[in-house]
Amino acid sequence: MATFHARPFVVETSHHLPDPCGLCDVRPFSVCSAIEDRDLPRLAALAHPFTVEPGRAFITEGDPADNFFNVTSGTAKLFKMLPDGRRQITGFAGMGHFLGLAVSSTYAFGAEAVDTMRICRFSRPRLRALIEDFPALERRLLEAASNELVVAQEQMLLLGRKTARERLASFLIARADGQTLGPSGCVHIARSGRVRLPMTRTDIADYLGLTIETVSRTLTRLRAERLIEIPTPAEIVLRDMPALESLASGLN
Amino acid sequence: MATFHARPFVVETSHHLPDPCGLCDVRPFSVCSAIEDRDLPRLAALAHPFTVEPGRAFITEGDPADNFFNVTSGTAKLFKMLPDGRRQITGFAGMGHFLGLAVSSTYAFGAEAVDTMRICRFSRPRLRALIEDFPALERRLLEAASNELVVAQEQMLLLGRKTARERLASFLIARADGQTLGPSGCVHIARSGRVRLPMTRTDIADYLGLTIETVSRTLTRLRAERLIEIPTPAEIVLRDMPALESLASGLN
DNA sequence: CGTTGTGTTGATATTAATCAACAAGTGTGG
DNA sequence: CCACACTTGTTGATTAATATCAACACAACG
Repeated sequence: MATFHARPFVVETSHHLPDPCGLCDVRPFSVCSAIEDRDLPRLAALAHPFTVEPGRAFITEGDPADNFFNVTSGTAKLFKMLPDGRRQITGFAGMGHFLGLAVSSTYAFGAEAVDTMRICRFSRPRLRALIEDFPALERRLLEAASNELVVAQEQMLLLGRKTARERLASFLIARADGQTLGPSGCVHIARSGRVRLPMTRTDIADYLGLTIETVSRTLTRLRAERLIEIPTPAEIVLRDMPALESLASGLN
Repeated sequence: MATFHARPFVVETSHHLPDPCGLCDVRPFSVCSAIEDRDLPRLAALAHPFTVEPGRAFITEGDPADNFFNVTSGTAKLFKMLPDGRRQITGFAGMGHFLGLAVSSTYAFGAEAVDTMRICRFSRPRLRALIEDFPALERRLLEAASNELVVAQEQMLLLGRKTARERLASFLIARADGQTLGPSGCVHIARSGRVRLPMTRTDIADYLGLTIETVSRTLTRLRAERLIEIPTPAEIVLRDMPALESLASGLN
């Protein structure tokens, strides 16, 4: 069971905390208990929450990077494009995820909602002042960025060295682990044998560096071998977790 | 000319500053002018500088992550392995690069010196205190991590979607730009037409997700097409930069 | 002067991409 | 309610890119 955090912790949500924004479904920042409840209204005043419908883009690669974002619900796909249309999805950003941190005048990637999302927007120029005001934030951001880096390196291993079967197995297990790039510090949500896939086959292919045909065929083959079941295209049951894990880690 | 930083800046070295450690060749931290010169001795006391010979590993994937590191000279390769020996080099770390930041009990990658290196080692348990003492450090680390993330995403695009030719062209241009993962905040070193390759073909292959044979053949072909010259295996001259750039960006 | 490590080149195999057809589901309008 | 288009996913046949297997060239080194 892969776990890459020393001290797993859970991001607090409005499920058990008062909504600080009054507009936003969850805390605008996933800072664990680093920010005191009494500070939340002040923070919330700086957050500009908004909704994004499925399929709608909210960050365009190459546009001026004026804002940074915190996902409060739903899932986004992050991607980079080549001029001829080839696309690489670099990750899926879920609740608690930060976007647009890099010191750069333009966004290095695009972002599009997979399902309905709630997002808090913050002014990049004011980010510095925001951090001065909430020192705990900087620590949180550093942790998030460091952990994302680990995930990115794992994905490089997948893209550079794993076979199609291994990629799909890795993908399914990561989804089962809730490691979909949810709150970056938040890992080890109980593993489930049932994986929901809100994204299309095209998205999965662009994430794994494959074609949709190869994704489809590989899933079919994994089903034939009784490693998974596919009740609906958007839902997959992991039947033989040990086999999938050894596949994902490059054995066999 | 690709540049992804809003405000390029240069890491200061002992070339024009006194050696703070007395042991270490350059400032133990690449913090620009964030840390005052008078604070350097205090910082240097916490740095444990050491030398690593070429080919020697100084971080082992999976080992307890007790230290974090700052490269002061030389180049390291960072990599992840699969049990059967497949290897993915996730990056090359040069002067100013930070290693081992992620909140995790074990290192998620291995690191090995490409050429002779000088490295400062810092105790991870004391990192928190160190940051309290040098608040500028946290900002610097966040910037470095954010920018590395951008580089990592670019590499995912390369590994997932580019052809062998495009990968080599991207690699050569990045090296020419000095974007080899030197000081993460430090980009835009003057581009040279002459690229030094301190690493072996095996390293290049493992970095680009190819085999050594494909790397060799592709370089030979680029030479036949007059895009590059190969005076020695470790040195490549970029003859047709526009063509290489359009190749690297996925045109043609 | 052989040995070893590194890089190149050639012949062949294999994986995944491409091209193509079809099936299933969804929504629309008649 | 049912044609109809349209989207998404699956499956089959073939191709193309890269990996694999193998031989050889060359330099560094003992």
